[in-house]
Amino acid sequence: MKESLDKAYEPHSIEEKWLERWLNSDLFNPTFEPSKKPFSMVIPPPNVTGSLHIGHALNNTIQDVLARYKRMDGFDVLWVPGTDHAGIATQNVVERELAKEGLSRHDLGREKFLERVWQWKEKYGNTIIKQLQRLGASCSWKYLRFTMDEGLSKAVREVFCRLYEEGLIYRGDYIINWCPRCETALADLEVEFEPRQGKLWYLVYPEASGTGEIVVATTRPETMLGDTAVAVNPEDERYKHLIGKMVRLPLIGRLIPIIADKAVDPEFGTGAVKVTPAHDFADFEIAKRHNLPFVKVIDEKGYMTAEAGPYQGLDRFTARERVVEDLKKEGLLLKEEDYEVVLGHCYRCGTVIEPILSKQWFVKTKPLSQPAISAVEYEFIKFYPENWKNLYFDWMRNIRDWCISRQIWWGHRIPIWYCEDCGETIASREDEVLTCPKCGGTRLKRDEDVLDTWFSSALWPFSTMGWPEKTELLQRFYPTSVLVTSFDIIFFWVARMIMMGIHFMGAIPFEKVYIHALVRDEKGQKMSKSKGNVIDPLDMIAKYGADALRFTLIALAAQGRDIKLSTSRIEGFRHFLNKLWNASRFVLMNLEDFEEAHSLFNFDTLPPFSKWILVELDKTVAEVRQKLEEFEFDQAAMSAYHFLWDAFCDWYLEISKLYLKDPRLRRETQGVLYYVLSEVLKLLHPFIPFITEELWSKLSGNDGKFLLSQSYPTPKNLSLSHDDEKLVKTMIELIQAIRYIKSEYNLSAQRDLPCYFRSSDEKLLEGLTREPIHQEIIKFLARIDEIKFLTDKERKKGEVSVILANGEVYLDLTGHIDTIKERERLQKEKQKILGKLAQIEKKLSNPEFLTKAPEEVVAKEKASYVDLKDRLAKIERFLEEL
RNA sequence: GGGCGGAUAGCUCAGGGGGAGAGCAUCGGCCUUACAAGCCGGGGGUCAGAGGUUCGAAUCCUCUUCCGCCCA
Repeated sequence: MKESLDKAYEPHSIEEKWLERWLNSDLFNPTFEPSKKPFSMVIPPPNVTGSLHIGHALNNTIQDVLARYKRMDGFDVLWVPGTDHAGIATQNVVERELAKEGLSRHDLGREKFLERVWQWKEKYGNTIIKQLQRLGASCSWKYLRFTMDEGLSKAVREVFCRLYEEGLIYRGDYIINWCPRCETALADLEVEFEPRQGKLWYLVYPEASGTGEIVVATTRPETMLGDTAVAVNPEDERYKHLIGKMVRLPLIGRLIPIIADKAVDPEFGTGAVKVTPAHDFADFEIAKRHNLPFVKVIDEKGYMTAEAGPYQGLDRFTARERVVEDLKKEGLLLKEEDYEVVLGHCYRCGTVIEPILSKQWFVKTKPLSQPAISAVEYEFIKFYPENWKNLYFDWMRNIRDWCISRQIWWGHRIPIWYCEDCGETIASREDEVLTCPKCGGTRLKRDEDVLDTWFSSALWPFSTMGWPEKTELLQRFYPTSVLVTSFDIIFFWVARMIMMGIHFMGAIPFEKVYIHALVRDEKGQKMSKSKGNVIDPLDMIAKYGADALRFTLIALAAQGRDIKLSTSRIEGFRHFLNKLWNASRFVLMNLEDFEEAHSLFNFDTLPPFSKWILVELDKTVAEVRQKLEEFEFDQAAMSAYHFLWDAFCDWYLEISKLYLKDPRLRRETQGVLYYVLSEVLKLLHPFIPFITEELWSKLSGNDGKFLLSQSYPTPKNLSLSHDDEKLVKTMIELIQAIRYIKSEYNLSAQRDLPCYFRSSDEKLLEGLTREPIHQEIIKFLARIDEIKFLTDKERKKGEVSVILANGEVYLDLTGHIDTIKERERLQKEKQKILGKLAQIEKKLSNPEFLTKAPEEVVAKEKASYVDLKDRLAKIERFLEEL
């Protein structure tokens, strides 16, 4: 009935075959069966420009483990896949493509440019989806979404308009982060700060009265052209007399006041600072407090404006050099010193950010953040590992208004129109507004800007399910069960989804947030193209198969620690897959005459090792389930790994070779092998879906039912009787002891060594000798010809002995024994025992230990004391008799 | 400057009050008909340092050193 397997595991054809079958099966999509409980996730949408990197691989493998586990465990699973339009990133990609043709987006104009982006998206946008599928991601592909889809765009407009109507969106002139290369505003979060070596210049500003001067320190001298004040700390005794006086701005000649503001740090530089409200965040705040004018000297492309007078048209860095030079000429540069400055860079292109005063749209975040904080405080949303919630709280409690307008073309256009007749601002859910509702005018102009990409991502958990319509999906699957993501987007994404979810759905977007590790290279460095240390998951899949990559990532995904990945780790775990393959091969080879009957076996009448492996399996099933529920993925994977390799392969498969030869045991042993392998395949399926599906198809005789749709194993609470447990443990210990002696004496291949096991436990001996197969097992696994069981035995010359828990094993090495070596071995053993005894004696002789320690601990120590004393006596006797 | 995390075998890391663990690497022996991508056996650690709490600390507390990351 069973098919045979190739000798070695070859992933590629297998993985491609099953991928196709799964995709055609519809098993990844939810069924809406009322009897099933819903389980849902939304994918963190990768950028549509993206290619699968190792971080995606980890993120989606974890989600896939959960999806497959829950599906097998009887849940109705929805896992929404999709991609993000990634405004700036995508626009940059297409602009680069245009640049190759010698064109800019302005040459094409807005409409034609957007057409190009859509074309690009149609052509390349599916790349990452295909790659996710190749990884084995069991997303509900029927519900594939894109943030710029019609439905999702409708959700964006609805959210914008409602927030606007509620007064939670406003437009105003504020200082914002500006990328002069991308020519757009950025949110605070989108700026990356890096320390750079810079300089601190000390500039002399003469008093208007001509009597004195004040010296200010700055890292950005070119902005002095836009200064509208000099500020000092009101408590600073050095400058108190100057407050209110005027100074003449060098090079420009403008008169500006000296003001007092407590934001000024007297320790910095000279304690006096120049105030450039249009180009510095702190200065902007000072200016608002003191009603200072705003003079913009740098434009949106990074060049000096007309306000910069003679410096107009220079780029901001050249202007800096010129200003410094000119000040020096005029004797107004007091000194310059080296200084480390922290510079903001655009997170998309790396250009140095320019703070610029500009008219932008903002979301008032405070009112939204309050309920979002409470939701986590009261544990409606739980973070795993828990400590990430501190980071969340920290940011949410200090949240600042969110600049959401971007001066690019690719994205959701802000649904605002301005009436050119009466000046009215109109927010509309419609595609086009033709007449002004206030004055009836028809000269309407739409706002040019688009929304921050994260604005639409923030709606992802409900926009993907069809909101604002009341859909079946929303009803059944919102809130989602788990969000799996990486810590670097807790602010960008997680926090904003919580705010939007609560505000618009009146319910949290997800119940649990699992924050996984960052994947680094083997030296612990962040992977980056420029460092050349990137491990490409697609290369790994090509080389080792998707299952090997998945299992490695999962096995290394311990909570709270980054993953240091190297190809050798993947190679190592591929060996595990080969082991599984060959174990299955063995089982299949031995099931040729086996027909799966109604009952595979009767547990109570099985031989001890068959019971044992079933109990071990049962424990493993319980542990894997528990660890999966706790998001301890590494431990879940390793638990199954050790069961398969250490218990099943190293012990049971070997022992089954003898059981199978025994006509009385053969049939039930086949049943046990079949059952255990089946359960292991189910257990491992969420981690390594391809190979398990393939093996299952062979094992189940190609009955066409997917492993994917089998039930996940449940623990049966099996246990071994005390006698069986003692028997199994003793046999294992016995076999290991014989192997050890033989190996120590380089006699591994020698079979004809007389061997004895002595024990005063008659019941144990009776158990061991009752069935001849027990002795066969010991002889086979320890590779000896004969073993005798005795209640009493004198030790003879030439015999070497090892003490076990319930007796001793003797091996007659006459002719091979090396007395000196044996003495060393026994001495070493004795030292170990003496060391442990000393520790225990110390405890037991401490009256406080006896009275204060828990009873069972004392009892345990006493028992080991007796045991160790016994072992010591035996060792000493062996040494004497040597 | 503020916060978080880490330091355990050669490497990568589990463990989190009661006899130091795993994987990989290493050393020795095996082609034993599932698997040499394997089997069997061994060696290897003052659990970063110093104090404290406790009958008992790798584990809890305090400080120190070093290494990451986040925020300002």
